[in-house]
Amino acid sequence: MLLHVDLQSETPIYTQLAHQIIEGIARKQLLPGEPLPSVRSMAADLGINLHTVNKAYNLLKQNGFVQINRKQGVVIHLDAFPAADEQYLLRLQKQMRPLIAEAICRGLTNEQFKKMGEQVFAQFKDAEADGI
Amino acid sequence: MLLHVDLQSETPIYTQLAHQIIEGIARKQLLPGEPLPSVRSMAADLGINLHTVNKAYNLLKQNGFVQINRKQGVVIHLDAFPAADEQYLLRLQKQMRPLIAEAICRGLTNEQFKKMGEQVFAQFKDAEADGI
Amino acid sequence: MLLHVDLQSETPIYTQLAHQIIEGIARKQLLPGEPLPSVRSMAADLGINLHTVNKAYNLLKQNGFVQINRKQGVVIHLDAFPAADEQYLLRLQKQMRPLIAEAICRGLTNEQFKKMGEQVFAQFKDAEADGI
Amino acid sequence: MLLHVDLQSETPIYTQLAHQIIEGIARKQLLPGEPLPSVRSMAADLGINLHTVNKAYNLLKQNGFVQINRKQGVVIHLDAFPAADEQYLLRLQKQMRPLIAEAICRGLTNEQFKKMGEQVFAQFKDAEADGI
DNA sequence: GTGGTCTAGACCACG
DNA sequence: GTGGTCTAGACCACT
Repeated sequence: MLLHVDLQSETPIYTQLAHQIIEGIARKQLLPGEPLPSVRSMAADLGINLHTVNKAYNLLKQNGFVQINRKQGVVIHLDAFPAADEQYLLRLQKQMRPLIAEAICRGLTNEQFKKMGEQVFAQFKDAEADGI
Repeated sequence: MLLHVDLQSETPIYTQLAHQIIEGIARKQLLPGEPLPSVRSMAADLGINLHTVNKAYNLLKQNGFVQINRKQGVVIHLDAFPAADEQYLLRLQKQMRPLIAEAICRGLTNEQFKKMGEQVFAQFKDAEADGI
Repeated sequence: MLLHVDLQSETPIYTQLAHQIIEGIARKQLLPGEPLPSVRSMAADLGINLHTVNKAYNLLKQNGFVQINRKQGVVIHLDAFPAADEQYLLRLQKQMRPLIAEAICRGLTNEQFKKMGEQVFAQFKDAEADGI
Repeated sequence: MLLHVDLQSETPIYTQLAHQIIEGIARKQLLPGEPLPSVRSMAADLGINLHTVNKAYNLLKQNGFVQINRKQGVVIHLDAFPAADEQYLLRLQKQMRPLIAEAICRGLTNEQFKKMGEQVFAQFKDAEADGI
């Protein structure tokens, strides 16, 4: 799986990395147990700082997406990913509110918004089906 | 309209303010032409610095949600809000991707996600209907 | 001659007024000796403050475009307008520099820029010919 | 490249800075990818506050002249500068109108005005050729 | 070390 | 009284 970073972006690089790895998991490009590149090699590949990669990995570990083994290094979490518990749903709702508020201001209907969501969903499912 | 800020939050205060004002517009609590409190009074009300409020107002001005008049202060934009153009839709899609990726990882289905979106949408529409 | 003010504009209202009056002179809509509306009536017409109109008139007087008589009120200057002396040319050059710098950055050629200037010039001359 | 600020000028310091940097780009003293001094060092050099420099940089970023990287600091925009689109040409025309109006009032002909523009253009091109 | 954010306090232009 | 500008000084996130 290829990762890329946008140095101009406002989102911190380590967040970008974490996002992309989560996306990789979502589209089943990264399967449970699969190892991620070492901090060192990924940092070299992307031309970024070791600490940055490390921070991304720790963030993913904290959120239960990866496990960090002494031997194997970082691997995608083997057991179930964190469930969609109440706390998560609340957080998700909180994250969606500003997006939806702006969408409403710009005249988007609920239908249009749902369709947009479906498109994004489809992007992940398509990739999964294709086994890319 | 009551605003509140979470000083502990990771999202900058000025972003929180901008979000809440956009939400107020979305739920029609803030109508076109309606004046917003002066930077000083809002800063005093919220116990924050006037520059922080100023930054939020300028952000909203930049994005076309408010107008800043020479003497009248800041008012909700009179003309149409920025349209849902191609550029915006792309941005929205980009913003939704990490949310949806995580949702998929946590086992949420498209249906569940759509329902969540509908709920948030309903929150705005309800408020609008109630005229709160 | 109809004046209008843009309250949203960054340029102060009094500057907008002065500019429009100078433009009126340039396109010969306002002829030497012609009286301008009283401060009071113009302020009422435009829905702005007396002081603002006053400031615009004083600015014009300072720059030699109008005369302020006790009896007649404000009239377009009877004698020759201020000449294009060295000082003015230097100021003009200073004002043009940032405009031209940005134009160059955006890829405009000297020819395109000159053409743009000619167009604006023509706007004034056309109006003059039409005697609008 | 040497910058200087006129603390007495009516134009805000941050605008002066932005103008000078755009001029530097126009005369090819500042090339794409070239880094600008950090806000702190430039502020120290000019004897002004770092926030003022920051504002200038952000203004330039907004207008697409520079990019702000996470660690690298501020650099001249790598890709093409903003194009001379319709919107820009309208703005330019608006900016030129008061200048030309006054020029006409002062008796400048179209030819003289064009010549003035050419001189300013030449200043930039000369510098470019000299590689100053 | 970089820019981003926030605070505090000041003066000014505008209306 | 409004926002705009500038200063000064602080802490923080990111790299």
